Amino acid sequence: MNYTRWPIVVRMTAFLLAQLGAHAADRFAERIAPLDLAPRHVGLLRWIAAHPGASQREIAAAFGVQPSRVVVLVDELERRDLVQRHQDPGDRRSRSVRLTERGERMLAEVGRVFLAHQADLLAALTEEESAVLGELLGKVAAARGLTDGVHPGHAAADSGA
Amino acid sequence: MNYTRWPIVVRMTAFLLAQLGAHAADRFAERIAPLDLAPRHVGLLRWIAAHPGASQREIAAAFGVQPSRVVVLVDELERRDLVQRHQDPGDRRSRSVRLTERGERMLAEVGRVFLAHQADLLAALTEEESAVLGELLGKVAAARGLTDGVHPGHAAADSGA
DNA sequence: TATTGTTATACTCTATAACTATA
DNA sequence: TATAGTTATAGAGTATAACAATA
Repeated sequence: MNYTRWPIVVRMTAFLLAQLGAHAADRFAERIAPLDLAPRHVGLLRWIAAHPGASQREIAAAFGVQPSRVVVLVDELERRDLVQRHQDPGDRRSRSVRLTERGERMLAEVGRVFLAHQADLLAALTEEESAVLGELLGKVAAARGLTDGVHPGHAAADSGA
Repeated sequence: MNYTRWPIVVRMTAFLLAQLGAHAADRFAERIAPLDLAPRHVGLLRWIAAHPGASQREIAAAFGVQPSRVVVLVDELERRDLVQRHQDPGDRRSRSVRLTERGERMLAEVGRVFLAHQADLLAALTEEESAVLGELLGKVAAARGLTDGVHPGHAAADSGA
């Protein structure tokens, strides 16, 4: 079952990581799909909750994406009444974004879903092993500059505040 | 730097996993891009090497994708002269696929690139920590049915042989 | 003239359906 | 008629470029 012809002498940890990461992301996506959300929405929702009233430009900068991408994402969240755009009285070009009541409740619900997801995902590990795994992953992530951010592809690292 | 309002009391290991997995996949993709390959090609190349002469139908079944998808992927590899299609004399509808000389050499090169990639990725860990990480990930992957396979999205698990 | 947000357009990857040739 | 492979078509997601309103 182990199709070789590959330096499989060493453990293919980097591959396992990519494989399991994709698996985790897929399973999480399945769990939030009934909430009418995709993973990319969760990252944005979390960030907006932590930076209430940020402008779309600021969001784009924080996530390292084009402003036009933010328009689409905020559109999707606003259509679901999870965030709301407000005119900035100081600069009428700018639109500040913040969570609605419904957005707050949704974020809480997503948090519960995430915990269930994580419990399932790591069910094979003991409490202690889970802690060790978390620590090792945290170490690697920090060394690679992925501190508190969001997925590459979906976003970039937290740029402060 | 840790934007909360989330049950961050527990470590978000599942998130770290998805984040790091995407990061690992992206970095690997960058490394093989100069070889004119994408990650999806590597999984296929490896599988074909381990199952020489398999038909496209068998490939599709092993990877859990539509036959039309296999056509495209094998086209891409054949255009690079890494694999070759052959008429099955027994059933002239069927096309058996196998690596070319060039494909063999490419696979070896990809293996070297992978090892360099992995070394970089896990540079923050000691030898022993790397081993522990590999073991824990292997445990989780096995429990989740991701034995020796390839990425979800790109493919499915090895179906034997 | 520069900047914020928006809209329009195109490109990549993938999935589905229709088609050809064998069996 | 069923099956292996192929081609055609359409969809999701993202990136780039052109644009309108405001500064």
